[in-house]
Amino acid sequence: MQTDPLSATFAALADPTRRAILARLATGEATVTELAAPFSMSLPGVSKHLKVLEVAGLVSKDRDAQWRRCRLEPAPLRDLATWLEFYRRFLDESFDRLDDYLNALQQPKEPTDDRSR
Amino acid sequence: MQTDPLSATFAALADPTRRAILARLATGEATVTELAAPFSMSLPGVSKHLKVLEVAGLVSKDRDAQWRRCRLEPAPLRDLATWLEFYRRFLDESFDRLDDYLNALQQPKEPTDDRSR
DNA sequence: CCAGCATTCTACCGACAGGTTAATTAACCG
DNA sequence: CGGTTAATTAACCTGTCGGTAGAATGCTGG
Repeated sequence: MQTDPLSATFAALADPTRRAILARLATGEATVTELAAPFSMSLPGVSKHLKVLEVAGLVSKDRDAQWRRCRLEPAPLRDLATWLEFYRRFLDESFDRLDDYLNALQQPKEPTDDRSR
Repeated sequence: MQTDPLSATFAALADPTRRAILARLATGEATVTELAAPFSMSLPGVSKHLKVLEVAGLVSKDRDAQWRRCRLEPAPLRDLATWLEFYRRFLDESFDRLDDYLNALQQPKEPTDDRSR
């Protein structure tokens, strides 16, 4: 894995188990065993996934007696939104051209990929 | 790599080389050698990265004589934006609570260095 | 102090990612 | 046809990932 934070964030999100954990944490804090409950996976396995999320800064843990309360951290997701914002114009443009594209999709030949405007 | 499309998208984006390729393609089409030029990496290496992006649906290629014109495809990035939209409320909420959070940040915790307002 | 619970650490495994070089395909041009 | 260019495929190496099992750590409550 790379060392840059954005790569760590993307890599952490490239796993459905970890995304499910995040989705659960978006509804509120939870302990490790609570988070592990929905999965047919050993507890150390879930703990490893949490570690990945933690290293990526997506999740933080507070010690509470023998429990760890896991919490979703917003910063990396905001950085991701910022990264995605760079492509916003492109996405909107291609969205506007979607109708034209679909209309021109009659023959499987050269579609209107002309960006000369 | 998982088989679900979102995981493939995240995994494809979890590499700075591939993100740089995408950023380049956001400015317009390019051939493989053009894309490879900025990197100190062998051509097959770049070709492999492109293959990952292509399998994830982020890039498509058109044959043009002996060249392949690579093009950025918007659909996966839009799916990513949709996924991120789910966390929008959480991000906005925690953004609103940021001041309170920073005030309560007496204990030596990792400062969420988001000073973006 | 001891028993028990929550969690992590260590060690290990198979599979895959990321990179290389060498060989191959495919198209152009003379 | 033969040579050149563009790009991929093949084979290989190394490191990391996702998962397991088992031991260790740390806290709580009697």
